[in-house]
Order: sequence, then C-alpha cells, then structure tokens
Amino acid sequence: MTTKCENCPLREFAAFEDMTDSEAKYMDRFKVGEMSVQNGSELLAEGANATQLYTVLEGMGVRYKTLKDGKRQVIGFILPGDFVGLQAAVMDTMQHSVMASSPMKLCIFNRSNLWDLFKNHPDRAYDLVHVAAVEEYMLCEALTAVGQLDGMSSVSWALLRFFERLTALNLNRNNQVPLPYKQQDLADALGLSLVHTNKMLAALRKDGIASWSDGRLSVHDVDALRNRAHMDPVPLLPRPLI
Amino acid sequence: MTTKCENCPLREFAAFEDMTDSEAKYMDRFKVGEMSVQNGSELLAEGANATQLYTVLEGMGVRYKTLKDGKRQVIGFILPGDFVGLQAAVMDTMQHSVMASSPMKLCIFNRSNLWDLFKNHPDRAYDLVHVAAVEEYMLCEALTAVGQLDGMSSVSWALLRFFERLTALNLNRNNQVPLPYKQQDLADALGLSLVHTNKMLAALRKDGIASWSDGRLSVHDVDALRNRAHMDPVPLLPRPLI
DNA sequence: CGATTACTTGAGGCCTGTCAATGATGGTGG
DNA sequence: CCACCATCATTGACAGGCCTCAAGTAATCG
Repeated sequence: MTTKCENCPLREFAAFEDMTDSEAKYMDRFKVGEMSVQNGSELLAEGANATQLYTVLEGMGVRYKTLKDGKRQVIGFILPGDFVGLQAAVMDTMQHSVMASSPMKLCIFNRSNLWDLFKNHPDRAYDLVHVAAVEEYMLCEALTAVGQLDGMSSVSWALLRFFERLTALNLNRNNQVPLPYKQQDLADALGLSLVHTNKMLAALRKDGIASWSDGRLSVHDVDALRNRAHMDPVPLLPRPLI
Repeated sequence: MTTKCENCPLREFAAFEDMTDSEAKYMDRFKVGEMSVQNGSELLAEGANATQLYTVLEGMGVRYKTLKDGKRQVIGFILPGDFVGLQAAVMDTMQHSVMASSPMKLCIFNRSNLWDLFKNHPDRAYDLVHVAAVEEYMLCEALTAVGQLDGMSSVSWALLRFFERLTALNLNRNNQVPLPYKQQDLADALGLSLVHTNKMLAALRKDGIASWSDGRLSVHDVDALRNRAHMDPVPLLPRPLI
C-alpha cells in the first residue's frame, strides 16, 4: 500500500511551496505507484527513452554523463523532492544517466498522463515549468563553480550547497547531514581529480571547518566554509513539489 | 510596423519544429512588439525581475553570471530563435544577465499573458517546457565540456557547436558563419584564461582546422575539429519556436 | 585469508594562469 | 591630418595549481 499524496511527508518542508489538499488529491490520481531501488542501481540510462517520471521520496542519487573515453561528468545530485525524467518526457531520449547512491524510494508518474495534466491542470503545468527553471538555475550555478573557482573554493561551495539543501529537507541533526556519496562523485561533479578532491577535503577537516566521512557531513564553521566558497550564497527558493 | 508571426522568417529553418499557421496566429496575439538593441547593451540584469519575455529574431548575445571578485562565467550564447527570460518569468528574479554581442532584434511577449497561454493553449505550454528542457540539455553539455575537457578540446567543442547551430539557422556561407563574440567571451564560457584561449585558437588556425577573426568563423576541416573536441557530437534536435 | 572497494598521502611533471610587452584597429579632439 | 587613448588580439616567460603515477591503509565480503 503506497502513501497517498495528501499524506506525503515532503509537503511540510521549507524547501517546497505549499500545496493545497485538492491539488494533492489530483496528483494522487496522476501517481501510478512507488518504487524502491538499491544503491548502485541505474534508474535511467543515457540514450534510453523512459516512459516514467519520478519524484524522489527518500534517498539520494546522481545524474551524470559519460564521455567516449570513460570520463564522467556528474551533472547534479538528486535529493528528496527532486523531480526526475522531465527531459526524457519532452525530448524523446535521456541525455544523461541517473544512479542511486543510497537506497531510494521513488514516486512513479506515467508519462502518458503528462498531457492530461497540461490540458486540465494548467497550474500544475506551470509548476512543472517552475521546476525546470529551478533545475536550470542549479546547473548555472554549478557551471559557474566549475568554470571559475579553484579547487578549495569549489569543494567548499559544493559542501555548503549540500548542507543548505539537506537542512531545508529537515535532515540536519546537530550540524550533521547525511551524504551518501563517494569522493569520486564529488570529484566528477567539480571536474577535479579524485586525489586533489581528497586533499581539499583533508584541508577542510584539518582546519576544523567541515568533515565528511562515513556518509555523513559535519559542518563546524559555516561562515568559514562560505568564505572559502567565494560565491554569493544565493538562497534556495521554495519550489513546487510535483 | 512589426512582422507578423505568420511571416516570421525563423519558421522555415531546420533548427525548429513546424508550426501551423493557426498556432502562429495565436502567438501573434501574444506578441506585444519588437525591440532593437545595440551591441553591448544589457537586456536583462542579474537580480532584476523582468516583466517581459523575448524571442531573438536577429543578432546574438551572451548569458553570464558575475562573481563577487569580478570573475564572469558565460552561461551560454544566445542565437536567433532562442527564448530569453523564462527563468525571470517563473522564478521572480533573473539569476544571470544577458548582453547583446551584436545588434539584435527581439520579439517581445508580455509576462502577464503567460498564464493565459497555460490556461488556453496547453500545447504551447508544453512547448515551453520543451524549450526549457533543451536549454537544460545545452547547459549539461557545457558543464561536461568545462569540467572534463582540456583547453584544446573544449575550444574545439565550442567552435563546433557554434558551427552546427549557426548552420542550422541558415547562416553558413561557404563554411563560414558569423560569430560576433570576443575571445574573452569564449574564455569566460570555458573557464579558461584569455591568454590560453587565444593560444588554442592560434593552434587551430596554424593547423588549418578553423580560423576565427573579424567576427567570422571559418571551419576548414570539420572532422579534425570534431576529433579534437573529444565529445560525442550529439545532434541538435529540432525544437519548438516560441 | 585473498580480493575488492574506498580513502589517504607523497612525488614529479605538465597544463594553464598570471604578468608583461607589443601590434592592430578605430574613435576622438585639437 | 595627426597625436592620443581605448579596446582587442597576440606572443613570450615563468610560476603554480592540479593531474598522474604509485604505494599504502582500512573496511567489507565470500
């Protein structure tokens, strides 16, 4: 028995805009099921044309793109509440892959219902554009970090972003948030080598600013972290939940 | 007297999906005017909340984000047919600026009409999502290039992308396309220094692969360029025109 | 207990940034 | 018409951040 959208635990978090009960009731009709996956499993593959859309209920994952020579660029990190597969829905194929970095629980929507949503629920369609815009914004920020910041700064920026996003999801306990990724994931996201990424993390740990081990990130000095990031801390805007 | 959407010269190009005459007629009601700007002028500023949306009719521009320390990341290059300002429309403020790199002619839509479009023309709203998805895809590709490729490769990739996009816009004359940007723009897009970017361009010129000067890019050996780019030449998909 | 995966740490070299100087071009004002 | 200035492109020298190679530790697993 799956959770009804009306009772979706995500709705209360600061990260999301409010949703009325009637909206939630409609979304529930749109919803076709739930799915649980192990960490390491590939949800969507580059080049495939997926017929389903997902909203993440629990767990985390990565989006990434692979090059001919085996290099990998991590496009983004997928957290609870994130909407996955919109690209596949409107363009016919995925341009990147998605993999679970921890056990995940996903809410499944059917692609073929998407059109009904546009026709009958323009407000929800509008939210969809909003979500797409937020995603574009996150990508812009990542591009800026990768392009303009040096190693120390970009690692700091990334940890800060994780800390903020996860805090907004109520996952902050005592300045500690879960972070079930590998150092290689972060390195591939920032365009740094694994070795160098490791050294930046070691420096942050030595300086008592932040430490990340065993899948948990502890931030001991947010201001120092923000300082090293060298990037305007653009606040996270509430976004609609799909 | 402005051009009617029915007669929009952009419609015929390979870069865009077909649009029926009746669709074009509706868009014409959505359109509120045209605007011409000089090169160097700022169309939209970071942090501002624009009330208008634009489709580029002629000319080119850049999207960019500026950091506290004056560094600049070029987010993307705006070509004819591109839709500008969607982010400002759904989130309330722009997260990046837009500047004209050549004289531009823009088609103006009113933000307040956007809602009407969602309510009464779901197919066009769907196209809007499609456009947003294409933009996201371009950003992914750029992020991958900046993160994973070295100088020679990323410069080659960028020139190749320009060549393909402009060719799809019927601006290719004898393997030569207009490219009214500065080397600094390209450098800021790729996260390279101006000096190094210049040296990569010099190498491509010396090797007889491509030469860019006086606002014109000539590609003498597309295959060699593609070879140096080291990235899958994902084809440009036709996209809807707004 | 060997094999695998992830994390750490050190050493050396190259790609790329910074500094600096020069040319080329075009606009401006006397 | 020419000196002057601003912008952009070009080229060389040098230093440094980051990559690659390599080796070692720790934890998990069959």
